Amino acid sequence: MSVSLAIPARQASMGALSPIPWSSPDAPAFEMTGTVLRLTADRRLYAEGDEARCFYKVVSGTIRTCQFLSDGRRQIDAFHQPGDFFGFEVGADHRLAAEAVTDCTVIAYRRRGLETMLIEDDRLNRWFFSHAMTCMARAREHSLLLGRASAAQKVAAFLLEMADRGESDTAVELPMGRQDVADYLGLTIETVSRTLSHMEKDKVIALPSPRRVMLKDRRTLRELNI
Amino acid sequence: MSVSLAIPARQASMGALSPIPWSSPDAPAFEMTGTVLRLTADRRLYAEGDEARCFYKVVSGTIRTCQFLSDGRRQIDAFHQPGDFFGFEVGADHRLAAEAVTDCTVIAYRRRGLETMLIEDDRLNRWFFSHAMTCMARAREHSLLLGRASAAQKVAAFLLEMADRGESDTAVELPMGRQDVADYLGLTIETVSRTLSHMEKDKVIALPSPRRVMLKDRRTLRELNI
DNA sequence: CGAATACTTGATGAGACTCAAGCGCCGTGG
DNA sequence: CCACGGCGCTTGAGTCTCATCAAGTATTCG
Repeated sequence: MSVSLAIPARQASMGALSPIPWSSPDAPAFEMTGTVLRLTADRRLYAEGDEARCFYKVVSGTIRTCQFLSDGRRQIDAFHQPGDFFGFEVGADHRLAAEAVTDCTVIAYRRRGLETMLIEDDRLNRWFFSHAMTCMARAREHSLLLGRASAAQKVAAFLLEMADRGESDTAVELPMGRQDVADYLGLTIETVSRTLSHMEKDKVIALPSPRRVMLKDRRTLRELNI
Repeated sequence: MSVSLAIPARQASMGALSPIPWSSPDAPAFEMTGTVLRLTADRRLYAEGDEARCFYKVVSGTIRTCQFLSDGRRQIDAFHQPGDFFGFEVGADHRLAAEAVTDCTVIAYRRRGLETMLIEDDRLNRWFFSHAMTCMARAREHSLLLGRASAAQKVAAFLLEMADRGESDTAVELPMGRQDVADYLGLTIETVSRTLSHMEKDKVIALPSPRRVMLKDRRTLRELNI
């Protein structure tokens, strides 16, 4: 199977611009300096097995974390959007690669710095702990989707997830192409395309353009849920 | 689809025997009193949605944590064996049900107690944090298996996992029946059975009895890896 | 011995993958 | 302005894997 995206092997440009404070609506308010990075679409931020010196927060754009299977297929674990954290590890190394889906801005935080802060700041500690547990719950959801859902269920769940995260309830702007969707859902690009076409024929969605999906019948989409 | 195991709806008998200290090879040495519970096979310890007042450690036997899908199927998230912790949640409720696969002894620890201890004991805190992250990594592995592996790959991975956890490298004693294996791997009972039979014909394994698997050719099993 | 349970085996079919074209959009260059 | 590719996406035909339905065997237990 082919992965359609040509990904340069070299590192993304690590242009250090300015340290900025870290804040998030649900994260405890505290100060930690990070480095702003800009990535062009399809740039790799780090690979599987790279030393996990930093973790990251998305400022703009979409990042995918993924792993490559021995047979050449690719599994996308998650799409990270503005405000999301990713790349935090227990072990020394990154278990997943991270790549830019679109042009992105991310902030890199030193992991060492965090670890000392966790000891000092109890609320921060709790927040990270609960963040880890939430990630785990999401991983379980995803595993259920991957393992047990039909193609239609997968695509429906994906659309609803993207709609939840987007601005509008009915108009979903997909930042990623069909191959990324397929690799996220454990399907082929053809099956994703066919399923979307089928949904459009059934007037469950409309597809004014490939990347633009209008949810016409949320109810039916939700009923497809596992 | 049917779930073959008849599970009584009522709670397992919560016979409080004696508070015992909690220790684990990799867990930091500290004292926390728990309550010993004995469960007979197929007893439910808690259901999805039950308030998560306790978390647990397996002393003997095997516990499965699982969730039930709207169409009646069941997804087993994990099998927990002696020494394993399970049932720890961020939110108020258990997201998965826990049931005894075999007759079991488990220790129940109050969650409240833990939370105060986490604040006081830094090492304990770290241990739990890393435990959560490890669980997440495992959830990802499992999701890869469920989503991308063939039936043969799933069964091979399962056998190797069970062998790793058991005493012997070559003789695996399965505590669970075929339906549990199927629900863990996202397969049907027939496919599991057929795959095992096929592996036996190929002399990759031997099946002196349904629950006893001899790994004859680990290499081939490992090559089936995703 | 009979019945229930657990497991195995066989036949068939549905759903998703593979391979192969075909379409449509966009940027480039004549 | 239009021809030409390239790329992303769609569509079609054939194949394969695994689920489903349906028996059949083995083991245990009353």
